[in-house]
Amino acid sequence: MAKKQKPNRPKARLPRGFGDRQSAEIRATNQMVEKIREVYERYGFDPIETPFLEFTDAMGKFLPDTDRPNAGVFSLQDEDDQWMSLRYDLTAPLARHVAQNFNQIQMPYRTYRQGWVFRNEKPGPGRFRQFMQFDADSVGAPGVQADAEMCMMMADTMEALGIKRGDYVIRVNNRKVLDGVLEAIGVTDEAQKLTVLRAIDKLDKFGVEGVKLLLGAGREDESGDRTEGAGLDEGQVLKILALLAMTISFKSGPGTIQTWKTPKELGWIEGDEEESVSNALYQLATLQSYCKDNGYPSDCIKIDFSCVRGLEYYTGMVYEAELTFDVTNEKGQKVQFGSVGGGGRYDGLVSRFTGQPVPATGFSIGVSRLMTALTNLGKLDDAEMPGPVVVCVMDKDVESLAEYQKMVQELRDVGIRAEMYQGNPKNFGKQLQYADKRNSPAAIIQGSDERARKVVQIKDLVAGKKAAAAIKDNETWKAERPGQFEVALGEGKSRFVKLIEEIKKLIKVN
RNA sequence: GCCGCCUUAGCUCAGUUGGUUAGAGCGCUAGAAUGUGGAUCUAGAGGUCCCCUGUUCAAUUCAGGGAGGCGGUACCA
Repeated sequence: MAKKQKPNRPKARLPRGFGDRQSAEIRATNQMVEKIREVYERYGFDPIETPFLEFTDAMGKFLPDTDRPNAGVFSLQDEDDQWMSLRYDLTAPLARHVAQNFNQIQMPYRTYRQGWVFRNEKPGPGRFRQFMQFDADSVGAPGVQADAEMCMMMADTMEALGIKRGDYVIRVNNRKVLDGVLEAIGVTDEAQKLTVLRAIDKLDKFGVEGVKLLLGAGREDESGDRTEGAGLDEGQVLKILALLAMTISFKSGPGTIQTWKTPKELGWIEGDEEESVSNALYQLATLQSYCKDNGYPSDCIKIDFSCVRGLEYYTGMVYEAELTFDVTNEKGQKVQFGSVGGGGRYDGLVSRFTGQPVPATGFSIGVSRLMTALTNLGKLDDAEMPGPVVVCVMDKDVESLAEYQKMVQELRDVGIRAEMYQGNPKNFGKQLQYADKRNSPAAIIQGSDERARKVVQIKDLVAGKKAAAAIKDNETWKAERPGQFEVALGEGKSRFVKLIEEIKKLIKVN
């Protein structure tokens, strides 16, 4: 006999990097988002929203040589053959929005936005192909105060989310410092410069030794994969490492940089340094001064020359929020987690559209990634929400069912989650089992006996569970009915008043 | 993209030096117990052993290829 042919059904599965979200996760996300929103609102930012799809060229992913601009973004073609892409961040759409509404917008334009973004790339720990970001930006704000404000707001946000000071650090840098120093030590080739910057960015990940290898000959990872280095000579490598070890700070007001030595003072160059380098240093020092004076010490908002960030569009200040404790996954493995948020100054982004220079600064919190970290750490409030009060179905005649439904509605009217059992009511035990699994605080029982006596049984499921812990045999268990008590009903319209009172009391206690 | 590890029941995982009927725990369903959650006992359902090709009398097991998962690394707006 031939094998029974199974119908060719589609496999229930998801594309990698995407995931369904359970109610506990959604509630936790909503809580996080609400906390972030409160901080941004308090700083005087207003919400705006842009759509998921943008024209690909508006987002800066225009790749004329490829058929599909799919490198890193999800793209599709409209009926008129124009390429559109799912947004890969919230900054590029904001720039588009500002350019498009330039004349109506009051600068400085302080806005925030939250939502899903999409990246067509390999997912990793805490990295998804659909994830949530929460951004804040000041457009038309040229001063270093705007950058300082961003850093302070980032710190406030971390703390609002329950991450204590010391468990995170905001690292700040000015890209022009690195640019100037690289120039001074003779790294002028653009490609090599990029490799060097990427190597520097890896300091927190691989440590000094790792960066040394990446700046020089190259590095092998633990799986044996090799990364080509920047090919600098030993003198250049040492100079960069010296830079990374430096700190700058103020002692007494703007103007005095204490421990920073310029390339010239270090003897790396003959003439005067680029003005841009000293400007950049001055900005950093000013930022740190602002932050310090407002209660954010230099180990909280920290100048760090190894902070590089996106190479393409940041034009000056860059900042990054990082967790300082280890993150492990559900298997207990320690995981390379990376930053949970970052941003910087992008003075060129709006002028892509308008031709007019528009200074802007902003940052983005990786909500999804931060949530993964907090979940793995058990710092997230993922306690199951209490289920609904379940009104059990004992009698199936129309009149009784209407009475059960009435109880449910009255509970709902006073704001208590409640439902009538909607499964097969044949087996009564199933109904209580259902209530138990839904994490219900209580079940309400009214059979013909209770009906005749004008009472209901309330079963306090939480107290019952506790009381029952000692009971071993089922006979006693059934006889004692742990957690259960009787309530007399009144008459007429207000007959459920007492019942509702009792349920309220019970929910409060549990 | 590159490198490593992994894939057997709904879940976590055993196992087969290539052999007839592939197991456990948990979960699920039913019963003991038709008006009482848990614990207990009994029974039951549930498998393309990731897929394809090859070697073989015989492949879940071996070989080659592919897919998916996890981790590392590269890239990252």
